[in-house]
Amino acid sequence: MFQGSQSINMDAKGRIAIPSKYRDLLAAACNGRIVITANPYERCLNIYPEPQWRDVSAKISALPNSHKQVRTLQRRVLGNAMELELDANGRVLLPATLRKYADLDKKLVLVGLNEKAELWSEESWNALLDETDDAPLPEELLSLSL
Amino acid sequence: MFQGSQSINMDAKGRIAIPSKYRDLLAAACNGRIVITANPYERCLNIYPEPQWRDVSAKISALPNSHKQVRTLQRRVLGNAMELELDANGRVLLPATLRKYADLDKKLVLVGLNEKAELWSEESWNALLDETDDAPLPEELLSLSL
DNA sequence: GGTAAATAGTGGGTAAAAGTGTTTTTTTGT
DNA sequence: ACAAAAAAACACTTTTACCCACTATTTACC
Repeated sequence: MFQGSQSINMDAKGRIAIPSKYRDLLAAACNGRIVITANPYERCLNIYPEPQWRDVSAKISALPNSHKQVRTLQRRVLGNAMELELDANGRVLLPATLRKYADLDKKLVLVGLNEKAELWSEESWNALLDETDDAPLPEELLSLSL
Repeated sequence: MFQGSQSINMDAKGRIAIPSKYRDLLAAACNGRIVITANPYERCLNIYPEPQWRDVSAKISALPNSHKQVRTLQRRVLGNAMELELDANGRVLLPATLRKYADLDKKLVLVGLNEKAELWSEESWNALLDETDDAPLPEELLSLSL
């Protein structure tokens, strides 16, 4: 579904234009109805087509919430989820609370990860790409060959 | 599949001509559909014929993403992957985000590594060739004989 | 080795699409 | 009912994809 990264601009009203290559796909998959919410691990936003969101949402709701960490995850993800619809020009208005959560200003990067997309501030995204992690690699990565 | 290195030029619009010796191979292997993405370890790009990419993609998607390092790898590799098709003149347009990631300007080097190819800026590639590394060799290299 | 022909590589131009900003209308709250 | 804010509609600007034409390089043949 989503693939590749591309930079996009947010206008003064907090709107972003969804890249045209996704518009047809989204129209087919969910009538242009997407759900956007906080990514609980990093300060970015997750974007799902409405049907995918229902699966994710159900999975998270089903977690046993006696653990504090589970409750926190539920609050961040479910509590920030907003359903949005593309306007006639293929734009969506990002809610102010989410803009603040992910620290978004004018320059953003939309990152496609198959079933979902992530929305980052350009600054944070570049920081991620620059990051060099000296921690030992987990077993799974050591044996990986690309 | 890919072998040997050769220098190629990027034009003002960010297009590169795929060397003719690969065109027939690519047409046969994947109808000219290739996937290009970030190399997560060095600042260069990886180029795969579409079928090979599917294997790599599946491997990376399957990694447990509770590790931060895995998420970062997934974002860099999957999040930057773009499927491209050769145009009528055997060229592809490199997406702006990838050009920036690998710091590409006019002069590039395409390096064939069998199942994939790497694309470097000429400058970075030459720096790599000049590099001398005094670190101890890993086990796999100690037992190697060329 | 030289010449000609074919193939590879390069550089724009243009029409269509995508993106962006502004105006107008509608809604909501006081 | 009026003012403010939000949403929708509209109009303009920029970018991109596709096409065509030219130049350079390689290959083949004499």
